[in-house]
Amino acid sequence: MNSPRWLDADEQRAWRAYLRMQGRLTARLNRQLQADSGLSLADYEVLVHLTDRQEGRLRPYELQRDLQWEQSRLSHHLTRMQRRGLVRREECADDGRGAFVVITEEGRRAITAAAPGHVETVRRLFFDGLTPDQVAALERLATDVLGRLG
Amino acid sequence: MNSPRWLDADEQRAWRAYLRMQGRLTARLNRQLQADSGLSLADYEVLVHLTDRQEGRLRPYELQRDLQWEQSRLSHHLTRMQRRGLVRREECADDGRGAFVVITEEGRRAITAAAPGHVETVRRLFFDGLTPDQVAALERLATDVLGRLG
DNA sequence: GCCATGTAGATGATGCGTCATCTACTGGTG
DNA sequence: CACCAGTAGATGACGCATCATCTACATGGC
Repeated sequence: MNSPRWLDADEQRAWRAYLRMQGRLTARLNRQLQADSGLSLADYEVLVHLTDRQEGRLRPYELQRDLQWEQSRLSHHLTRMQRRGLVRREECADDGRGAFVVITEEGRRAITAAAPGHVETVRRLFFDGLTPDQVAALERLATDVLGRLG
Repeated sequence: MNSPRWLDADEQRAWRAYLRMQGRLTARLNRQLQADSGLSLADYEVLVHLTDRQEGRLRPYELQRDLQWEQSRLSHHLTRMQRRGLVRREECADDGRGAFVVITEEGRRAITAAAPGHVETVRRLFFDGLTPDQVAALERLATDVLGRLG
């Protein structure tokens, strides 16, 4: 690890600003969601993906692929959500190893109640005040970086 | 919370891409740092701020202000870092309530060893492949959003 | 000097994230 | 059919983040 290429002044500033924004924004979104609906950002993501399929059910490995979560994180998270009654597990007939995660009525109620406030908060804290160009540039940047993350 | 203003298609895509990049990038950086040096991103930030002052010591409230962390998070984190020998607490003569956090020799050694690999990883995963314009746009965007976060 | 209010910091409980590891089933090759 | 590599998923241990709460000292008004 000899002679690392340090960040130049512009990069340094951009990186610090990004880290700071990221941390504060995530914290704010999490707090709003938690306070107003009792859901975490993670719960929200899971429920969104479940409601995206009309069946309201998915195999855990599909959820994992879509969310890009660690497998054990997902498993633990589903256990906690199951304990709170937001989802339920079902056996999978086709594959004896597998399972289904199914959103419950309570889960549907929770996300339906949470969504408007959450979207409003994302808009207010993030998108309001950004120009369409900035939004496009962000998508581009995020996509570029994602590409390099493999 | 009636008639929320939903995100349009562009915003939706940008938001999803941002969330995804954010999650994956953080995970990768954390894993590299953890694997190569036994430090977490959080440890790293704390040590950077301590080494920024030539004394290597700060009042916890200063650290809190700089890092924008919850007070109790900082306190717990310092306790863990102290247990691992990276920092040490000292009493503050001027203010009987207060304390100092001081980086130890071991803390200095840890961050000195960790920094090159971490910077290299940030560069490789994030900055390589971004144009100077993109870097400038990111800083601008992050600063704008931070402004609105209050 | 005494009290009220504010500030610095620590702590316990609880949910989250990661790593290492385990079980159980599948599917292909001999 | 027997075997074995691979895949689906769960679990225990442990460090991290947040909330509520607590102690102790500081400071300004009376």
